[in-house]
Amino acid sequence: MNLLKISKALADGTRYKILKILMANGEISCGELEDHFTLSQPTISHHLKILYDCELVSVKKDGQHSLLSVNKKMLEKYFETLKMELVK
Amino acid sequence: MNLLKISKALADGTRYKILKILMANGEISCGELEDHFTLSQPTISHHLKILYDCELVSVKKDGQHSLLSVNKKMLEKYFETLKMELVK
DNA sequence: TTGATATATTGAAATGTGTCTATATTATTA
DNA sequence: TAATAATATAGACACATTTCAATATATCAA
Repeated sequence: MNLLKISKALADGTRYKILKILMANGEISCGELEDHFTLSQPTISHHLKILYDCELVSVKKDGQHSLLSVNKKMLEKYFETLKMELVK
Repeated sequence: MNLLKISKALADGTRYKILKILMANGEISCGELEDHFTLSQPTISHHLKILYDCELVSVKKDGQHSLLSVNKKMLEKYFETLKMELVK
């Protein structure tokens, strides 16, 4: 786990919203996700790549669709590490 | 509390290190903090301002010194809000 | 009051980030 | 196979961020 990379990924309003949408909707495709934004498709794709690269979001290929979901394990691990490093 | 502002403040290696140093050392001055870095004094001052603006760091003026400390309440509030918004 | 010390501010350079349009790639379906 | 649909990549632009040197401000001490 790259702590700083995850922190940077979380430090953007669009990506934070993506995570909230994915948490609320479970597995959805990129297209469905895009419907929640006025941003262009490449922009959403770019943000998804950042979330994927730090392993906060998982992608399951299903034909021409990509099913997205939050890697809750990684999110939990991030919270715990942050708390441990900073607070304890 | 401005969640995104705090996330951005945490998403920098130098500022993260500042918080860790402050957590480990309690109240120290800017000068003592700078001793932990090879960065210039204005650079550290700049990062401190960002941490102060989002209320993660408190400053107590003591003559010509500024005594720094982490606002643990804010840090805890941040963790809880993040967890509540994302996980629950 | 003057010189020294601690911190903040300014302005500039380099680098990073978010966004778009255009286009490529991959998979489906007619 | 050809057209369509879903997603990814490339390149460009504007803006933000990190850093520094120079300087300003504030406080202490002689």
